[in-house]
Amino acid sequence: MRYGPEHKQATRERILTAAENLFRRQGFEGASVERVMRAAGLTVGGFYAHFTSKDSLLAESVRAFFQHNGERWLGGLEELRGSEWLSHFVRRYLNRNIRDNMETGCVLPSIVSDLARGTPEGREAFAEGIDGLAREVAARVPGLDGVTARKRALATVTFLVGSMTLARATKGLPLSDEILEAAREVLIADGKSVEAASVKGKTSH
Amino acid sequence: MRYGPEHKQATRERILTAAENLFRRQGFEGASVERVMRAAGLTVGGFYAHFTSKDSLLAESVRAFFQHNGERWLGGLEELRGSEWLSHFVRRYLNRNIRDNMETGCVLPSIVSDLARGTPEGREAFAEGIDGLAREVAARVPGLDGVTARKRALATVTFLVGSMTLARATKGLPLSDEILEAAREVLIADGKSVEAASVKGKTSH
DNA sequence: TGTACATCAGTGAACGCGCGTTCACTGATGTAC
DNA sequence: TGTACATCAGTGAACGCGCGTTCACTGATGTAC
Repeated sequence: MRYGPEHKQATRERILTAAENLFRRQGFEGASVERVMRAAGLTVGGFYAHFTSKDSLLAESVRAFFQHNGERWLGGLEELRGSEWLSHFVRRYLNRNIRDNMETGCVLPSIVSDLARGTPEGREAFAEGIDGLAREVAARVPGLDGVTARKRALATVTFLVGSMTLARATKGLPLSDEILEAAREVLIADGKSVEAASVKGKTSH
Repeated sequence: MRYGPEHKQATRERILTAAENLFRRQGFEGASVERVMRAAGLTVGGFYAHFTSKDSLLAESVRAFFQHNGERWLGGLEELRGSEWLSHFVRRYLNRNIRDNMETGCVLPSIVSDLARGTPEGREAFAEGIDGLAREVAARVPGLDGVTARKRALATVTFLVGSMTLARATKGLPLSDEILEAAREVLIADGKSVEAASVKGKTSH
C-alpha cells in the first residue's frame, strides 16, 4: 500500500471511474458500494475514507463526468459555427453507438431518474454540467424564431439527453431508431431553417 | 374476502394504482413489493396471484398508465388543430405542477432509466404508449421544415417526456424553470413558424 | 546509518435491515343435492 | 331449506441474499533523532 495525499487522490479517481462504469450499466441503486470498490481493486470498508456516503459519490461522479467529457462533446469542431456546428454536435451524441454501448456511452440517461429522488447535491452537480454545456452551445449557435440563443441551446442539450434516455428505454424495438432519427432531424432542421431564413433575408422576431 | 374473477380484477387494478403511485415517488427499485401491497390494502404474499414478478408489474403499470391518461393529455382540445393545438398540448404537460407534484404528475420520468435496464416487456409497453401518443399528435399537427408529421410528432412526445425528466433532475434550482421554459418555447416556436409559413405562402422542405 | 515511533490508506468482519419470492394455510363465498 | 363439500383470493411466516455503513485492525511508508 502506498502513502501520501497524491496517491489517495489517484485512488479516489479510480473509484470514481469504477462508479461511473457501474452506474452506466446498473444505475445508481443497482451499483452497490461493494461492487464499485471491487471494480476499483479495493474492498468495501475503504470507501468511506474517500466519500461521506453513496449519495455524495453520485454527485461527485456527475461532476467528474462533465469535467472529463467536454473534449469528447466539443473537440474537433472548432472551425464550425451555427447550423453546421449544431449538425455535427447533435449527430455525435444522438447515434446508435451511444445508445447501444451502455458501458462506454453517456452515463446521464442511466441516472436522470435517480437524480430527481436523490440529494440536492446530485442535482446541483447535474445542473451545473448541463448549464455549462448549454453555454458552449449558445456560444456557437444563434437564437431562432424569437427564441434566444440561450434558451435554444438549453433546449437542445435537454433534448439530446432526454431523447437518448427514451431511445434507451425503447432499445431493441423499431421505435428506438425512429426516436433517434426524429430527434436528430428536428434538432437539425431548426438549424437549416435559420440558414434558409438568413439566405432569403427573412426576419423572424 | 370476496370471491370471483370480477373481484380479483378490481383488486389487481388497486395494486396497479398503488404501484404507479409508489413508482412516481420512489422509482421502480425504491418501491418494494411489500409497500405496494400494503398501499393497496393487502399483504405481500398475495402479490404473486396477480403478477408473475415485480418486473412484469412494471410493464403492466406502464400499459395501464397510457390507457388511463389519454383523456388527461388529449381531452378538451378537440376543436383545435396545428400549432394552436400543439401549444395547448405542450403547456398542459410541461409545467411546474407536473414537475413538482411527483405524487400526481407523470410516472414516466420516474422510471425511464429503469426501463432501459429492465425486461423487454417493460420497453414494449413503453414503446407502444409513446407510439400511440405520437399518432395522436401526428393526426393534429403537420410536418415542418421537411420533417414528416410522424417524425415531428414522435420528436415532440420524446422531448416532452425527456424535458420533464431533466426538469425533475434539476428541481429546486433555477435551471429547472429555465429548462421547462426553453423546451416550451422551442416546441411552440416551431409551430408558429409553420403558421407563419402557411400564412405567407412560404414552402419549406 | 540505524532505530523507534507516527501516520494513515486500506482491510475485512460485523451491524441491522429490507429485498423478491415461496408456500402451507385460512376462511368467506359459491355449488350440489 | 339445510348441510357437506369445493373453490380460491388473500395471509403471514420464512427462505437466502445483498444492501449501506461502522470500526477495530494491519502494515507499508515517512519522519525524528
